[in-house]
Amino acid sequence: MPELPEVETVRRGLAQWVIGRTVDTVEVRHPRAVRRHTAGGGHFTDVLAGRTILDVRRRGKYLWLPLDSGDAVIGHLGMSGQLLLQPAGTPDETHLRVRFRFTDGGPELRFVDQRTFGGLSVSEGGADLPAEIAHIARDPMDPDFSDQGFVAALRRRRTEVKRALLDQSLISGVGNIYADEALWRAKLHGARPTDALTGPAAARLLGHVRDVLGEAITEGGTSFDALYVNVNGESGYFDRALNVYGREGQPCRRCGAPIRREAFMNRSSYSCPRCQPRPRGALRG
DNA sequence: CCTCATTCCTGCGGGC
DNA sequence: TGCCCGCAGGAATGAG
Repeated sequence: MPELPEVETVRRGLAQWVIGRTVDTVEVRHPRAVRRHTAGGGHFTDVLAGRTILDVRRRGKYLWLPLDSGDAVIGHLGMSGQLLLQPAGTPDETHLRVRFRFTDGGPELRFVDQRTFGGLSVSEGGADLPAEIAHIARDPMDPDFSDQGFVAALRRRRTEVKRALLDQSLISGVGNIYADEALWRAKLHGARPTDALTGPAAARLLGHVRDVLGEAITEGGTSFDALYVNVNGESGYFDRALNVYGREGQPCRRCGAPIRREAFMNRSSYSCPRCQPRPRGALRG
C-alpha cells in the first residue's frame, strides 16, 4: 500500500516527466475518481485544459501539482492508486480512471486505481498548499517538521501509540506497514498509552519512524524506469527489509520469537511478543 | 476540541 | 468447479 516512501517515489518520477508540460485534454473515466472535486467531473476537465504543470509536491501521502493558474491538482493514491506515464496509444489499463493528454503529444499521465479509494481533484488557488489538505500534519521528512512539537503533541494525546502514528493530523505519511516497523524498532507495543510515554521514548520512536521511511525511500528510488512510475506497494522493493509486517509466525530477526498478528481497527498489527510486550492492563483488540 | 467506529471499493485466496 | 466470505486499508464523516 502506498505510504510516504511509495508516494515520494511517485513524486520523483512524476517530477521528471510532467513539470513544464501543458495539459491538452483530460478524460474522466470513472466519476468516483474525482468525487472529491465537488464541482463535478465536467468542471475538473474544463479547468485543467491549457494549464501548465509547474511542480510536483507532497505532504504525507498527498501529492499536488501546482499549475500556472495558481490552482493545483491534488492526488491521493488510496490503497491501490497508480500514476503512470504511458505513450499515447498504449492500451487502456483495466482500472484506468483518469487520463491526461498533453499538448506536446508525449506520454499520457494516467490515474489507474483498482479499489477506487484514491482520487484526484483541483484545488482552487491551492498551488502553494491546497486548503483541502491543510489539516494534514507535516510529515517527518519535511524540513519544517517540529520534533519537539510532535513529542509534546503525542504525549498530550489520550490514546494508543499506534493509533497516534496513523493519525495524519498529528504526523502524516505513516500507514499500517511503517507504523508496525517503527514500533518494532522502538521495542514498543502499539497499544502503549501515549500519555505514559516519556519524552525521550517518544523522541526515539520518532527517530525510528524517520529512519524506516528514509530507508524505504532509498530503496524505492532505485526501482523506477523511464516511462513507468512504480507505485505498486504490494510488489514493493522494500518487502525484503520488513521485520514484522506480514511475517506472522516467522522468527523475530532480533530475538527469534515467532512474530504475532493481532486484530487492530479492522486490520492487522504485527509485532514481536518478546521485544514488544503488550502493556499491562491494556484492553484486548 | 477530542476520540473512535463506520464506510467506501474490488480482487484474491481459503474453505467447503 | 464454483460460490461465499474474509481480508487488504486511508481518510472523511458523524456520533458521543
